[in-house]
Amino acid sequence: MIKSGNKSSSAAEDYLERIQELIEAKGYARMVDIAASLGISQASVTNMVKRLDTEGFVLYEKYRGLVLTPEGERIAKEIARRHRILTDFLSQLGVSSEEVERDVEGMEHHLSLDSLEAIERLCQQLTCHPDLLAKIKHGSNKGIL
Amino acid sequence: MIKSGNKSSSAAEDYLERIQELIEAKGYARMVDIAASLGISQASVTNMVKRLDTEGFVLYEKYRGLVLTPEGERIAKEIARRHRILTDFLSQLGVSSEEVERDVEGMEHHLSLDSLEAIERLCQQLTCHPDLLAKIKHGSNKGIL
DNA sequence: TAAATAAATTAGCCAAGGCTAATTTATGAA
DNA sequence: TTCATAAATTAGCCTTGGCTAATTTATTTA
Ligand SMILES: [Mn+2]
Ligand SMILES: [Mn+2]
Ligand SMILES: [Mn+2]
Ligand SMILES: [Mn+2]
Repeated sequence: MIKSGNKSSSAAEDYLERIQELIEAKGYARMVDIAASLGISQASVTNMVKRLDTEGFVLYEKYRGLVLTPEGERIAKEIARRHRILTDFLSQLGVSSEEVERDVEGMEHHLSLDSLEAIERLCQQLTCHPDLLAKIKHGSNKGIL
Repeated sequence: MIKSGNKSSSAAEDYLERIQELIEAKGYARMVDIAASLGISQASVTNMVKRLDTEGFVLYEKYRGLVLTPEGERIAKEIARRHRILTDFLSQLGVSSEEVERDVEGMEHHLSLDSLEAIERLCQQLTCHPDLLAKIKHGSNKGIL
């Protein structure tokens, strides 16, 4: 789903993003950690990691662990950026954090660079126009006084 | 992927949306039309239409055609609304219509009602603030004077 | 260091959603 | 009404991305 270089599916992008997060947080990403973090079985993780290896996104040795390749890291960082921008966007609009999380997790795989950066610039503008945001959020607060 | 009532996959939603469009445009939706419109094989359409029937979204009789059930129509209209709102949104931001089309086709299945309606209100506000839009679009026109 | 536990892998399964090729049914033209 | 063509269906295949259960390897603990 990402532009230049090799193509990666939504699922692959989620794996790469999460693997990168785990490595940043703890220095490594074990199968068991990836599985727990994504809420899927270890067996499924083993399968996908094998595929990510054959596709050149990770280096993987049986029972020995895995690391991201430069290409894998590039995609991980790109998808993390999409995640950040979209999270910021929907949060600014006043959507609850649970919904933001669900929506972003799906949407992040379906945006062109142009759309993403337009939304990024929009967020920037919205930041200096709290009046606009107030009006937008108002509609979601019908029942709250 | 849609809230109340029965759940439908992204693919099912795309089929229902397109079936509805064909019915509106021509009064009927044949397998061959659906296939051409979605760019997939007739065989795949037959399979999916069977599933949409067993799941209660269309009424289908072999060799005789199909119609949407009320539930199928509800989902078709809901996804069409998402399509409209997101198309309007990205278009306002100055994204090219080809990219808008691709992005929307993917994103429309991954938005909560809250997010959708927040974006709808945002579009409304942006309409009365062309100055903001100008600044946002500016970034995408770096090379154009 | 040997046994117990944790982590990882394998085998075999499933559903979704595509495809092509072959067949069947419907339909329009002669 | 018959035949040619168009539309639809069936059969059989594939990939993706899940799952569980069983097994194997690594690690920890006694
Ligand atoms: Mn995601
Ligand atoms: Mn994400
Ligand atoms: Mn779609
Ligand atoms: Mn659509």
